[in-house]
Amino acid sequence: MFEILQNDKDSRARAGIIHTSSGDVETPSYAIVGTHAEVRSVSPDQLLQAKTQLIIANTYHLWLTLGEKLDSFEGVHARMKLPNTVIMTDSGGFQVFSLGFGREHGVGKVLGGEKKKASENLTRITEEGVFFTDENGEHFLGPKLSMEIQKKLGADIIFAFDECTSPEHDYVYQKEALGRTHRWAHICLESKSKSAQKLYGIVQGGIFEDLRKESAKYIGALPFDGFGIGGSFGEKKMGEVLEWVIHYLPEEKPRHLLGIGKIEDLFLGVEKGIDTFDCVIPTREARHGSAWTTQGRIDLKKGRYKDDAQVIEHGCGCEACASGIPKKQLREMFKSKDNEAGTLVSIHNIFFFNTLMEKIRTSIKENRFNEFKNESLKKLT
RNA sequence: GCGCAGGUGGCAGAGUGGUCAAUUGCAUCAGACUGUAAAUCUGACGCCUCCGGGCUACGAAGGUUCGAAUCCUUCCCUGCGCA
Repeated sequence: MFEILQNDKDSRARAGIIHTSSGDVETPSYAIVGTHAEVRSVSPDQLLQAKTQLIIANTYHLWLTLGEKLDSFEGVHARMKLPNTVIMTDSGGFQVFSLGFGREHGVGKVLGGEKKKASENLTRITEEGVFFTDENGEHFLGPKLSMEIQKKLGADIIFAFDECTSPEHDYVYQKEALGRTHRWAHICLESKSKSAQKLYGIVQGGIFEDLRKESAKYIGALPFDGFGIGGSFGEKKMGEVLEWVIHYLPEEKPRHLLGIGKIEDLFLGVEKGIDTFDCVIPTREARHGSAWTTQGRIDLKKGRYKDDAQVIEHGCGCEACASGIPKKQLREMFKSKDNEAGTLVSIHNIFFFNTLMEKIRTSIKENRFNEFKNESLKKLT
């Protein structure tokens, strides 16, 4: 399934290919998030034009949205009109956090930004799985059901159902949650049908070294097809966590860093031996008015772009930049709530991150990853 | 010229005797967003501040009142209608 083409001489970075029945993914690669089997405001053609090779959809949200229709669901590839693009589905484990303690603690999975107002925890976690509350009542999702749903969704790569914890959880809680995630890992392996779908196990453990190592050792020894590293991080702790963990995850299997990230995170991850990433940043932030460039993020809604006749990034080959749409026009569109702005900037951001990964791959193959990393990080403002 | 309606912070527009430095929206400024309940959310937005508060403000000038953006008088200006 996973073929390593080149190992970097100075780090654990590697360039490779993930082979699936839908096609290949060149790694390192960035999965674009399409939660409801749709990348918000971007069409299939636009995704492909923006060099997308990998997409991740969501089990929890699709399960609830499809309801009864799940049994006759045509599969994520047909639904997305992307028969030859590799698609993953997340298990719903992240929603245990995002709808649960993430809300209660008012935090995201990477501690460092501003805290939000605390709100109601919509989950109830038990040994068997998790009760989620929404406007229609309570829904129980556990490891076995997540596997069944993911089989029906038909992605190429699926994830074990885990408990993603909050960065504010203490050691005792993290340890307890880790136990559940490990027990659920077994259930996922047992429940998975014999199909071409590849199942990734997930390492948890928060920011605690012994828990992370214990988890990586434990999950890494199980017969998963690949591994995800999930859960919470401190913004400055991510490199350390990866360092603790990566050693225990078999070299010959692909490693995915769940829900990450930003430019710096990608270089850090690749350097530590990560093959694939996924993050909402390119698409969500695009809809919120932010475009990514080699220098970092710019907020197109700001007044300083009022008269800016330049494209987002000179030399960018994305649809928006290539057709010469200036920042001032995008700004106007955002100001007038024209949805097309979100589409154009989404395309730009997707293209940007996919291109960045492409350059990272090339640099590894040409044995100059470190050099490329340093020059890229230097450009960030 | 007469009649009517108005003049409120960058704009629009509430408020019509005290709890009003003044609701709200827009604009502006700053920030956030990391396995998407987010095309979203948060904060600032008269001036000064030792962050307790202080000062100047609702077209202008007077006046009534313990107290006025709010009431009265005059003036200036705007819109509509009639000449």
